[in-house]
Amino acid sequence: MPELPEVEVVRRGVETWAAGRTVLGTEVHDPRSLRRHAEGTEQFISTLTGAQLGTPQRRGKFLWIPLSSPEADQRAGAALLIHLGMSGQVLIEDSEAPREKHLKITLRLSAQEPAQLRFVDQRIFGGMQISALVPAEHPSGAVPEGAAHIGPDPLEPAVTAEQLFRALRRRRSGLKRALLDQQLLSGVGNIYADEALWLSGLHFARRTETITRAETARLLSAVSEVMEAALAAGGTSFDALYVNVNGTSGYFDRSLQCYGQEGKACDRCAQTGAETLIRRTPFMGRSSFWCPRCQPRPRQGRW
DNA sequence: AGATAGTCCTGTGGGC
DNA sequence: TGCCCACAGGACTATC
Repeated sequence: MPELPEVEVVRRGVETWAAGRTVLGTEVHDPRSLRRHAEGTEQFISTLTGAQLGTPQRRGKFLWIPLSSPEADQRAGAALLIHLGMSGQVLIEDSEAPREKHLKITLRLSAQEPAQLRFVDQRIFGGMQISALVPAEHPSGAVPEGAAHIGPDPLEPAVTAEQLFRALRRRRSGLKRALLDQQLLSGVGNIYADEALWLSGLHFARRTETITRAETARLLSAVSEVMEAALAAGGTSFDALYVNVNGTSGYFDRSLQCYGQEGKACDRCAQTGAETLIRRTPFMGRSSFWCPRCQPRPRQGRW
């Protein structure tokens, strides 16, 4: 399940391999991957073909490639917006590479091999769309309309603990629910939410309106830390990740302390001589993993 | 406003 | 062995 670090690894790969190249041709093998592109398949193809790819950008789990054209025309100020969903992959491959079973979209790129940017997506929760760029507070100065509704992500300098603190206090909800809400802070999915809550010693059901400044600062640091760690683990050899960036490879799993660790001893407790087992609790139609000692369940009144 | 349920998909795996 | 069905989950929408 690609979350922010996985998407950033893909972004870096696309920057290395595809930025500056021209789209010579576009093939849509399955229009369901264009579900969010309202103008239809033909318009997608005609807009993309002939455009030059700029430096890829990212906010949260959304990735986009600004498009430009030598003759300034209607393509100016637009971007190819990509979301990997559950199972999306972006592959840069030689033209003769065997066709993937779930290949959805192919961009033929100028100049040299590897000359294809392929979008592969087994479950089709992800997709591509062409989206107008609108000015926004983002390191690049703009975000695509299709991603304008989500909040900044923890790796953007604009995010501060004070800002997050005020947003959480305004809310009347559970802490993990708020963390998964992409409009508040983007890029956090189920895996890194659990990791960050564990690292900061906060329970997933903690009421947001009772959170303190210190706890918020701890939480935000923890979110950044687990994401930077995953990025460091996966970002060093992203060539290999091109083969499989969908998260099922387990590439990022090595560093997980809490998520998926049900029944295993909590590392932090072990260091203090205690033996506590990580628990799994059904939550929001999925699972939450937590340590009952590090992340005590809030008492009545703190929920 | 917050919570819940339904929708989009397909491969996996448990149950029988 | 093989069939069926529940399940998984990110983002979005509809509804309470």
